[in-house]
Amino acid sequence: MAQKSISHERQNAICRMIKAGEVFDVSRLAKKFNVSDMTIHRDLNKLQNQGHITRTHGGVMPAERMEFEFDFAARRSANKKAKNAIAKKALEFIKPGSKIIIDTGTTTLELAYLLKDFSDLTVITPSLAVASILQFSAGVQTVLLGGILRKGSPDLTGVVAEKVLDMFMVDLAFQGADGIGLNGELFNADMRIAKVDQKIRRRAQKTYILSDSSKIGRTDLASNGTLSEAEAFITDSNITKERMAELEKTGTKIIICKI
Amino acid sequence: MAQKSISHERQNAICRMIKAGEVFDVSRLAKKFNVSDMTIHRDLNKLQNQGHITRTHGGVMPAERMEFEFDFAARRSANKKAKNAIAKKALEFIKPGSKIIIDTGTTTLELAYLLKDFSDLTVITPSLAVASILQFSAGVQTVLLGGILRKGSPDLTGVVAEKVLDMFMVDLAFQGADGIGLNGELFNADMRIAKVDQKIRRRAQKTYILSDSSKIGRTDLASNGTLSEAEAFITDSNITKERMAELEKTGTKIIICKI
DNA sequence: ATACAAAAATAACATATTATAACATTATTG
DNA sequence: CAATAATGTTATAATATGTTATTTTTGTAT
Repeated sequence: MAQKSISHERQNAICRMIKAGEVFDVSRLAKKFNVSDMTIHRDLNKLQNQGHITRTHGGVMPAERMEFEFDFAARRSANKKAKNAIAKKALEFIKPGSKIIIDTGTTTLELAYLLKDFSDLTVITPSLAVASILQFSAGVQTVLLGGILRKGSPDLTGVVAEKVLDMFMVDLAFQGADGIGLNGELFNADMRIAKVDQKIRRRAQKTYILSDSSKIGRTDLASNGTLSEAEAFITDSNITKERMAELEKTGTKIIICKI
Repeated sequence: MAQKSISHERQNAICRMIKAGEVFDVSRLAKKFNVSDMTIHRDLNKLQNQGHITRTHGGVMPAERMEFEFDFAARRSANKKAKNAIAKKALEFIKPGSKIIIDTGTTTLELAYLLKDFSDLTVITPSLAVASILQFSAGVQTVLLGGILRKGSPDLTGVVAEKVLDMFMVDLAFQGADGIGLNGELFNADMRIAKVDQKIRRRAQKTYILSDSSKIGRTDLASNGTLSEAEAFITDSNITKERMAELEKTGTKIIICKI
């Protein structure tokens, strides 16, 4: 076998140069090393086969680290401040050792960010967004519900998700809502999510509904139940007194947090 | 804007510029990169297909989306060419309308890339990597198994994953192996994956084992069964005649693809 | 609304560029 | 000096780009 042959040296050099971020085309490299284009092609193919670089028609790039992106249509996340305050309040109810469900939604996503540094926690979630936030948290074990991955949506739904929920019983669940009627009715923009939301409440000892006050008095496509099924409703201090009174008629405990 | 750029570089640059909020029309971009309008149209269509931008008549906008990254320790994958050839061979067995399972592994990941443009297909997978590749494919419905998300690993395993598998019965399954003994024994580097692999074979009418020839004659931590349980074993032409003869003694159909 | 003109996007084809395959040639090694 | 690997040469294939004609969208005036 050839020992440190010239070709091997050249390939290493090419590899280093490319990884250093320099942009080359084949003929430039050929001139630089004083060999034919074909030789460079062969070098690049070898390096690619070894997984060091990625070739494109007319170019070379360093092989990207394997990372997988899930892109999702971003719902305009308004009221960030309120959502963050609500999440902070919700955090108070979580004790070390808890098993919890974090549902889909932007408010619950805020809660996930706060859980990153938590220790000794098991989180079950239908949201890939939540899972991606918690994937590296040393103290948090994440269980992803299975299910159908809808295009442009970061949530797992369907029969599978519901069946998987049946396998668990948790201490606490945190869920949002796209709308909350003045009679306490909870709404989702998506029917499939509504079904999962219902199920989640049945698999948790206590459910907290997290929603900023702007959602109150709004309805949406799918009703999934009422506030009275929940342990409490956490919202921000922009809620009007009238609406608060209305909602309290339903017997729901309402927790207000200042923003 | 002086010289011509490599297509891939140009597309990346365009994508970055648009995401940076700069608004461009096609002819401006064409001038900037010194290419024809048509080329820019093609670039933009490609970027739109990948879900990075949104085109409007006469303009371009950044796609409003959240990106969630799942980062995993990047095993750099060797023998890319062999893996790709094997995946292409496997593709021949998939018919429109099929329901299939794509297991974890780098060879099966190659197969996932080839399935992107397939129409009318249902893919069930325990691999977030596979799911991320197929998330935008119009013709492919993706079902993610649930389960525990291990840190630094893109695969869902555990009781949940196994239970979810029980909910399905598919036409075909494609799985890799970290090692294949000369007696046909199949090995995984991870015990949890081994269990899921076993289960997968039971939920598919036919299972194809995909593995480049370098894995033959190697063992690893966990045995998960034997080749004889599979419909066929697809590998590359670098397999030696002796080893092929050995493996054929097990009664396994071996499909060789040239690289 | 309807018709029309202007702008933009697409389709179809032609051209140019880049990559691969097959074979010939040259080094290199044991 | 044979055997093997590396390189070069040429022909062919694949891909990207450019050009032009046609269709779609958009805006405007009727």
